[in-house]
Amino acid sequence: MEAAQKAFFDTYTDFQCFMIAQVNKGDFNGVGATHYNIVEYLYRNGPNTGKDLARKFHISAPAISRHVKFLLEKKLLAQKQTAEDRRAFLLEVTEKGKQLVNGSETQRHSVTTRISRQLPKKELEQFTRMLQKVVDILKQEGEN
Amino acid sequence: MEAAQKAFFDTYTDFQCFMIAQVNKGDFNGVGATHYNIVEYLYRNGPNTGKDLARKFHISAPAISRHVKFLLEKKLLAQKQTAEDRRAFLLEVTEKGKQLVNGSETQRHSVTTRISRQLPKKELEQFTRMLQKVVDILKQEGEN
DNA sequence: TGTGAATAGTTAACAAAGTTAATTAATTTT
DNA sequence: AAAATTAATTAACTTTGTTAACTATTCACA
Repeated sequence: MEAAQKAFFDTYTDFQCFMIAQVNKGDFNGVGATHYNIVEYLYRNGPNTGKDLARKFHISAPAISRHVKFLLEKKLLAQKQTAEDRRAFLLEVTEKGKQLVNGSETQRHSVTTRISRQLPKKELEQFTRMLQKVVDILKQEGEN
Repeated sequence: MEAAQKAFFDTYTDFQCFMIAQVNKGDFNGVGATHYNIVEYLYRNGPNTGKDLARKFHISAPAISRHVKFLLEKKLLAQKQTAEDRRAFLLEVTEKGKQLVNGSETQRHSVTTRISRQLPKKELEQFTRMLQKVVDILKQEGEN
């Protein structure tokens, strides 16, 4: 492996280790990371069915089903049967759910805030641009 | 939230979504992602103790203990008690373990290769430097 | 030098969150 | 109308993390 690529690989590995460790720690009074992500997604993208969520988050229907059940019990989501297909339910975020999203200091918030504080603004902007480029590359191939 | 920080937050969120979806898919004939990461880490960085691994991967000692037990059974690692401290064991990668690492195209490999190919070398180096800085920031606070 | 505190690792019991297989009810296809 | 497909659920299981309690060893120091 070429030197620049090796250096990148090592750093990326380090970063990934951190992220993995980090990502599974989002827990707001018993609302886990995936729970939260579902609520946030529905908040930002409007009502969707369970099937949609499974596709979006790349997890199985039963996994979504359990998450949704939990979120309904917590009154963070509400569901209503669709008229066109009575098997399907549109899930939408309740007021309480919206408050959760608005009030939550996620790890993502805390991490990005920490980084924003410690990098000079110019560098932060540059890093953001480059990270965006990387995300674009990753998405490109994700489409296949 | 300030504009530069908001832009960073959004991009980071995007990136994190991608990572979460990808990260847990590494499984080579029953050797899970964390198993593999441990073997690779020891291969690239030389023998380390369980304690070191727990620190490196940000997971608890018992979790490491179980992973190591599995990897010893699979003969991917070998251990030897250290002379200086008879509580501690140095873990090192066996030939079989090295073969696993050399023969595996991990997610991380494929991702970093894709990025390396599509970014001009100079940009890749720059991105690596900045990502390293970010990792350092994250590590700093991890120490508290 | 002996003792109490700290440390490396393990075991046990548990929790969270994913999986597949099977079931139900509704819809679509033939 | 019957057969196949689909959205959602339930049940049983797996993986992989956690904390608490334990053993064996080492360290600090009165």
